[in-house]
Amino acid sequence: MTAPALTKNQSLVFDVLSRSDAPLSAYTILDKLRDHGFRAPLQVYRALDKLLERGMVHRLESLNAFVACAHQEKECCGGHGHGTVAFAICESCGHVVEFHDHAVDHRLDDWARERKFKPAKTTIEIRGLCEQCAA
Amino acid sequence: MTAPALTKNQSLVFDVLSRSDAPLSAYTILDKLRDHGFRAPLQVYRALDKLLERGMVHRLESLNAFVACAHQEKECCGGHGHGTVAFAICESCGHVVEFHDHAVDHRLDDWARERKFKPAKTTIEIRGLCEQCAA
DNA sequence: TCAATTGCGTTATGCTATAACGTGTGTCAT
DNA sequence: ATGACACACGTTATAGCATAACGCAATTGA
Repeated sequence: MTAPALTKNQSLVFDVLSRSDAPLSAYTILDKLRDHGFRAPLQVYRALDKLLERGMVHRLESLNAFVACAHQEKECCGGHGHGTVAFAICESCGHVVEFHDHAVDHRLDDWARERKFKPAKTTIEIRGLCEQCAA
Repeated sequence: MTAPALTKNQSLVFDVLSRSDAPLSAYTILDKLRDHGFRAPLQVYRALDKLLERGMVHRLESLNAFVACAHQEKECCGGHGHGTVAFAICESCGHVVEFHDHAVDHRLDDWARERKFKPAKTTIEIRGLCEQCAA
């Protein structure tokens, strides 16, 4: 059950996100890929959908933007696609730190179980100022 | 330092949200208030901004929608505007449950303190199926 | 009185995301 | 082989979310 190789468009989008040190909107990605033949938002959104499915990319709901997953394929919690991811987003420099916290995950799982709520996807985003920018 | 009374537009928007049992987008609110003289999105967004400032309304980042705060002015954690709020959102029926969890808050606070990150606003949203809809 | 602040209304615009159509390609059971 | 299917792709158009920029009116306070 090895995942199929990325298509050309998926690779291009993933590369752009990987090289960026801040989240990018779909339209910013589009602009960066015009030289590679991208003409329409859908080309970006379709690639993003697949990358999100694989857990190779995350969506930041509070920014309507996307980042490459900070972890490698086989790392930590089983690699891409497992566990809840949390983000600390600096509102000054735009830098994003991705992290996992099992205690938080457990706590939210417990809350859900008690209420028989079936979680599909959990979003945790802390917006604020990073150490550099808070100084 | 009592907060000033709500203006007419702010009251109208808050009432619409209070009466709804699911989150509403700004444009849906606009439609519901056309009979009261609302003509443009900005009238809604400006009212929402003030209501968000007061903590009387919350924004659901993963839905681009808004809900009235589930708690009363002087309740629990100091009432509106204190502590981090979390949401469980049913993707089937649209119902939203607002809750606070101090353990989660602490854990995220600790994470931030260790990294000298200064949180401004934290978003926690669990999307899934409520007990009714999961059956 | 004058300046500053705040809310309001309007028009226009920009950003984010998806619908709906058709094309080409590969797989695979028949 | 052939037909059915799944999937990626490209294009045009449209829907949905949010703000910029202008001007007016009312309020406050030095």
